[in-house]
Amino acid sequence: MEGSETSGDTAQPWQSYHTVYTNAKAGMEGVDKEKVQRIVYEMSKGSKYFENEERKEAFIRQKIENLQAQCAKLTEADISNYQKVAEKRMLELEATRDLSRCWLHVDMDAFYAAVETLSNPTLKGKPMAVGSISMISTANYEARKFGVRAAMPGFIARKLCPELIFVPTDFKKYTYYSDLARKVFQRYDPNFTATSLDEAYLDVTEVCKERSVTSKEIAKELRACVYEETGLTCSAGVAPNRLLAKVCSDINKPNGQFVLPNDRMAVVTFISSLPIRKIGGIGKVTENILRGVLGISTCEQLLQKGGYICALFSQSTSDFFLSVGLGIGATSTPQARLRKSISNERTFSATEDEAQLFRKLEELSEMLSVDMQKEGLCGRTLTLKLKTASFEVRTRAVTLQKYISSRDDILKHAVKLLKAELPISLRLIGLRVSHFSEDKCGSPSDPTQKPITNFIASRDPKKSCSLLLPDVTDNDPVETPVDDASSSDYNEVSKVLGSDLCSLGDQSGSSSLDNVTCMPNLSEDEQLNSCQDETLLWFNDYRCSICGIELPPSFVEERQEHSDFHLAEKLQKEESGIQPRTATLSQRFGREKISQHRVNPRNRSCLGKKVDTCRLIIFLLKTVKACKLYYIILYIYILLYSITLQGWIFVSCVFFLVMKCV
DNA sequence: GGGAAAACATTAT
DNA sequence: TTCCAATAATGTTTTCCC
Repeated sequence: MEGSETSGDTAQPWQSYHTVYTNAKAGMEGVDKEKVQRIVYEMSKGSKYFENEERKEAFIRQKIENLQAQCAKLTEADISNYQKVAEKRMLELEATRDLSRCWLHVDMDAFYAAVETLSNPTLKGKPMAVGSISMISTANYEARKFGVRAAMPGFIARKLCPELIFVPTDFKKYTYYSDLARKVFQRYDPNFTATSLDEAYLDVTEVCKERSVTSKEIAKELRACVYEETGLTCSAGVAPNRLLAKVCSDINKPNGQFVLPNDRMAVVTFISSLPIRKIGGIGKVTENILRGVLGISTCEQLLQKGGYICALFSQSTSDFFLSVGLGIGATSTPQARLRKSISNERTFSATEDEAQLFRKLEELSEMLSVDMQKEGLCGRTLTLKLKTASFEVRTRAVTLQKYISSRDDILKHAVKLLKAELPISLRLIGLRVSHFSEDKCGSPSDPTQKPITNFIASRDPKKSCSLLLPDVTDNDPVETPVDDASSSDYNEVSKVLGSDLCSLGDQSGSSSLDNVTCMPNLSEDEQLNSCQDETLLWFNDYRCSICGIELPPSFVEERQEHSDFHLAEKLQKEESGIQPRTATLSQRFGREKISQHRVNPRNRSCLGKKVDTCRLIIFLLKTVKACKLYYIILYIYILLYSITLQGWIFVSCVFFLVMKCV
């Protein structure tokens, strides 16, 4: 960022292009920043990523302008009033200052890179980065001299340093060395807090007292022990609170330490000239906003502009800014925090192929379910994260009445969320589950399930209606028990996913709609009632649950056609429905709350048309599959005639049904 | 109007 | 020639629903 804000010069456009990795990091002091910035700009310019970054920057500029306007509206009286509020708050915060503790923040130096060098000493002295051509996790100090650093895409790093060696990440290795280091930390503070594999906070107050040594000596000894046990170097910062200790550990990196005495004057002097960006929690955006709106770049200025800060920001935000200005931070050992969410996401080459997208979703559901079951977690909020081909990030969430953790439950709800966004071209899909149950739920069975629903949810293909039925096991007063549309949705997806999705419920290899010979405990009428308007089942292995037609299992092709016929019929009902898609969504999702992406009303009709077209294509494809070739020829013939009519879809569907009946 | 949920943004490693 | 991650937490704003 340094000095670059002053230039609006179009001859040097790279000066206004900032990323997290154009900011200086330890070991990058001698780097030709201008050259790095120019190369990063040249490599990025014109890309979709770049365009999205520009959009985001424009958004931040707008935010700054809005805050400036808000500032301009403040009267003298307002300002004086807010100044009083700020002063009062500063006094209150000052009263909470605690200089009795000694906190030590320890940070392993270029951790992943150092571990890799340890296991492969030939890398020593060579510029090396851990990560891939798409993203770098850590760069060693040799690479940093070229401007290469963490969070930088590998292809840009290679341009900056053509001889850069890439090493893939190996978390097993890092976890092993991290555990070794943590054993050392434990000797100094049994309740230390690890914030990542390579960082930890230790309260060394007691150990200093017990051994009558200074915190400086403790830090030195700890670093020596870590080196002895792991062969890796680390840096340490010692200060009266965690916020300051973190800042201090960065000062003499690598393999160094910095101690800030437990003295108010020392703290205030230290913090006053510190750039706000050095503070954990103040990133690129906050820095830009504070500088753009209030001209703040050092912590001292946070206090000087306290009145404006209280006027513009929420209480929690202004409290944070004021305590930073005072050098006040947390001094108590944080409670062991319980995990609040679990997620996974994958980036891939952008695609709008729905089958591919659903396959990705299926893989993610599987992975997430495995992770959740490993940790015995069940959650009731599922969030789908999408990154479009143009790098726009969207999230769509649903909160259920029932806690879920199984792959099928996750997939079922994720599919609904994704379907509402189609058609879409994506480069990333992610799934997150939150709102965990307080009870561990390792057992796959749900004690709240009623016997019948339990039976239906069973994965045994011999007993189960399985995946093709909507999950009535939600046992949910909010969700509608069984919803025709949702079942049809799920069938559509089953078709799209093909055998992958169906394999769990269908190990016989027969058609997806043909795999069910179930509900032995119910009478046929009961079965018919419960399955009316639902997915097709073959009762007693020969009778269709929807129309009652009898077809023995050996009539494989005929049964497939029959299944497709009902499916097409269902689709036709959907297609000829007069409600717009936005209205049908609430029906589809029962009474679950689904927040829709806010669509610009101007684009809504356009989107609707696209969706309609897409659905028409699906319908046609299914029709083609369901018909013999001679039907198709006749179908196209009639279609060409009927296309001139307004209701041609309807006419086509009627024709199709007539042909099937014939 | 207020609380809950959803959507979005920011930050850190 | 083209290429920009994964995971988790938290805060703010917007939307929904009673």
